[in-house]
Amino acid sequence: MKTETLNFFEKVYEVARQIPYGKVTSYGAIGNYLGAPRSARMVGYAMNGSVGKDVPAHRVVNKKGLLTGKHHFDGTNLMQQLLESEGVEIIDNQIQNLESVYWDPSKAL
DNA sequence: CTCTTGACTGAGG
DNA sequence: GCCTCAGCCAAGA
Repeated sequence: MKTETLNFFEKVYEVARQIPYGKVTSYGAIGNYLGAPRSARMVGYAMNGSVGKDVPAHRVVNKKGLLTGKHHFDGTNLMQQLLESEGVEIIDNQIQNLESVYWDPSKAL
């Protein structure tokens, strides 16, 4: 089993899975940790297959703390609900006090 | 092989 | 501070 692209996806899942409770990170941060700071879109694209892989995709947002990927979830506010349940304050699809809940894989790992 | 799309980001107006 | 443009890389048609 080779396929480096698959490895990239797997890496994204693995990092996302390591996001601690009540914390969030950005696509760029994950991409940067994977050595692809310009592939933030790929990270998000990879998250498309996160369903069924036990990946807390709701903890992954864009750099502004905006829940850009909420449209991919079942409901309309499901992503926000999940994050709020973890103690993350969200207003209008945007994470409040982002710096306090921000989790940097490069620092944590 | 070429074109389009996309859960992004940074720079410029 | 908000809107637009361009760069980025991978997957699907």
